[in-house]
Amino acid sequence: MKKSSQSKSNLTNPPKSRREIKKFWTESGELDLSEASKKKRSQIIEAALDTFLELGYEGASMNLVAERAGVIKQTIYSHFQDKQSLFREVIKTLTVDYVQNALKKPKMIGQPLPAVLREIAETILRRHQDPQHIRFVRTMIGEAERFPELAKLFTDTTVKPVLELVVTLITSQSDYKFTDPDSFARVFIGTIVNHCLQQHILHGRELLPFDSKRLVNELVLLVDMHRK
Amino acid sequence: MKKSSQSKSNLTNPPKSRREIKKFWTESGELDLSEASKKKRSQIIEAALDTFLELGYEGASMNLVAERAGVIKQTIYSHFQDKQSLFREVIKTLTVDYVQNALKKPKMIGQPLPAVLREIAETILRRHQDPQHIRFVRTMIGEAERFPELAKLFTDTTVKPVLELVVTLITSQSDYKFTDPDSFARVFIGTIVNHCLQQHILHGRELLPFDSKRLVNELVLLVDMHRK
DNA sequence: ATCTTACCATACCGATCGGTATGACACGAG
DNA sequence: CTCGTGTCATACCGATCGGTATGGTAAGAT
Repeated sequence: MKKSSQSKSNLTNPPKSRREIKKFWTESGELDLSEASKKKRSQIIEAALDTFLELGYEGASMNLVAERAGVIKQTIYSHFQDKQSLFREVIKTLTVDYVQNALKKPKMIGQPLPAVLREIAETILRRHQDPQHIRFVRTMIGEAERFPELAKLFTDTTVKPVLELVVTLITSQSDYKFTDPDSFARVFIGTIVNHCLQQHILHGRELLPFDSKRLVNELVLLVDMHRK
Repeated sequence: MKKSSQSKSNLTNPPKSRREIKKFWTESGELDLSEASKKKRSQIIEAALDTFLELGYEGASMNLVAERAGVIKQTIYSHFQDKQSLFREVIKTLTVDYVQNALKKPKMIGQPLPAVLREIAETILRRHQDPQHIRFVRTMIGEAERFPELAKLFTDTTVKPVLELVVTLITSQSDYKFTDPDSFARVFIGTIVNHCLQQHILHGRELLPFDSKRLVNELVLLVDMHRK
């Protein structure tokens, strides 16, 4: 539902006409397309996103993407080299976008450790309420063999920073003592992530439901056992 | 690699010839096919397994399955109704087989808790050394939207018994006290499973490697903090 | 006024898909 | 010997796939 590449819509002044710039080389060496063209492009990306996340790489067809984007197939192929390129770009964009919106919030370093860890856990849990994010995780795992670079990008931009954040938090508080902070961070995040995976992606919620609050309480309790 | 439907091979006396039974109604009302036919069937199942796990449901083609099984396409369709039925049966069989071979070992109830939990963790870790099992988990997650019954079967036959086993273990030892055993079991298993997912399926091993022994040690340490 | 650009519609390409039809052959049961 | 059965080989079906070709249109740039 959310737009994914609308970030620079007003780079130039109000879009007075269809092609006031046409083509010129920006300082970064990239080719800048017209406003209308950029809009088509974002329509394609959005439709491709929905389609790929719904049906998977093999299950999604370029015909359906074109139809959903309200665009002709040729237009897609004028923006992207082929199906693989489109998939890669779309998933890449979503991966980077997600982590941008995620790691802004927790700037409360001064707070007590249980509170801030609880906040992180609930942020992850909240994210998995969004059906689109569930499809994203499922697709990332499902296509990890066909597109290993995307899985690595995910690891690099999402998994790693989150783990590092938790390690920083639990080591910066002088009244707690963890023998192996890296391991504990993995216990903490792993528990939450696995809970989301099991409950929402593997439909465990319908067969073996478990209240996430209980899990977070248990984790916080484990944290507090490390108070000096 | 393993055969999956050879269970009743010697129900009648030594297989003297190709079709000594032909067709009759067993006590369960099922149709018993000839030995040769059952062999073809298991060839198909094995080839379908490899192909589906390698390429996913959409990516695998019936032509390729037939070719790998050394069988003609018609033969597949004489054993299975359509592609979906074949996929369901194959994954179902594998899911059930896995849990059979898995939950036999840990019959050492009398052992000290850290040792037995360590053994369970290492069993899960060992299983994820098998590339076929990694593909299995990836496929189960990747196709969980298209085939939710399979995900539920997995939850029912694998996730649930393992969690129950851990709960039984940590509550049966009188010198340990857990305030919420169900939650702690989920912390324990979730940490291990997420580690496998991250390291092996999402290729984290190549980008953000982490020694599983450290993780197991941390978990055992957390367990021991609950000693009375 | 002309040229360029991005898009449109439509139609097409060869390949492959899931699934079926036909007809032959091997073989065990009666 | 004859008949039923399971598999064989081959060919076919309509549909759809990823991707391309052709030709036209609207509009900004020159």
